[in-house]
Amino acid sequence: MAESKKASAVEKPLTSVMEDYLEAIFDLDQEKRVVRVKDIARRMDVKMPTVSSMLKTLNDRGLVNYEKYEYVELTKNGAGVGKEMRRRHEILRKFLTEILTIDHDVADEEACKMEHALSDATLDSLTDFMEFIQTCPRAGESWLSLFEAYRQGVKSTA
Amino acid sequence: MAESKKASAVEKPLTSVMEDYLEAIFDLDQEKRVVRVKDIARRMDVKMPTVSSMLKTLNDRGLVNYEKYEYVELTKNGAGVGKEMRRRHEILRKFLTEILTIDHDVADEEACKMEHALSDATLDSLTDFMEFIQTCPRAGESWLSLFEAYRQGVKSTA
DNA sequence: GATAAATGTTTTATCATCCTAACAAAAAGG
DNA sequence: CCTTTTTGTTAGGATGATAAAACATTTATC
Repeated sequence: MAESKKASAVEKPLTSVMEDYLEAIFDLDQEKRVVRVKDIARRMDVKMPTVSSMLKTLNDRGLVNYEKYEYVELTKNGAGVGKEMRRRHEILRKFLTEILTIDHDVADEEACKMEHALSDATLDSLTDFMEFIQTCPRAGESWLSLFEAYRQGVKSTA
Repeated sequence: MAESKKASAVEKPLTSVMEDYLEAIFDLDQEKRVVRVKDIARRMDVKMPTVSSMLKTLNDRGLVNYEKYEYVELTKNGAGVGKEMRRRHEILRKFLTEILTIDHDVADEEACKMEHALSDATLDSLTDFMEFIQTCPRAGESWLSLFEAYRQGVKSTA
């Protein structure tokens, strides 16, 4: 009978969708005075009833403080998750746009999916990697433009 | 009025889970003489009834040919999807293990999730990127060992 | 402050994925 | 062959995420 987490019951892991909601709420919180169901619905591209029921879930899980018809507030815990997802999102978006030169909107979508998939170790390594690339130009020339040139070559000789 | 179904009825996109099953079946097909429900269950880490019902779904979608109690066979279509997922998986696994030096098992898990998330454009760019890195050593020294050295520095001075 | 508009909730349903339990067929092995 | 073991299916249910329709509350506007 192992697995004694805190003092609480089992503590199921968050789903990716829950993480997305927390990230969305975290962002909205920084953008607007107050966060409303409607805003979350628009951001998440779902209908309001979906948000309503998710807020109930997140409330039960201690990730938001929400009483019906009131504004939405993240708990410390929920804000932590939201912020971490935001951080991950940024790292991935940056890799996709700055290194792989993927279109911004596409990068955003893909970062949004990948942010749930990658371990801390992978994120850390990716972070170091980008830093390395951007601080180690090769012989005067920017490393990234060498890659661009290489890609041109690949494409035209394919 | 009703959605004629046979010849082209909107063609809903596959779910990630379906893609995973097709990839698993594709792999098993190359590893063994025949593919059985039990093998798929083990590979996917689900119970046999789950496989049974998924095979029904995939059969209806024209992705496998399956009659109960028989062996599982991919249709041309299904094999195409399976192979593509395999290809994507390999690209991502390679990036994670060879560039980011992530542990093989972790890389496998993460590749498995990312393979559904990334567009063709991103995969292509990533492919070119790895090729570039591995064919453009910097001034005699291998580029990757420079990155390794850089990481060591980052870690020790952090 | 009454009424209209906007916002939010409840109820009910769907879909996808998975499970357990009970049953059924096929294969193995005397 | 007949019996046991292995493999597979069916039935029925759980869960998580979603939506449409109907209803409720809050806010804005006259």
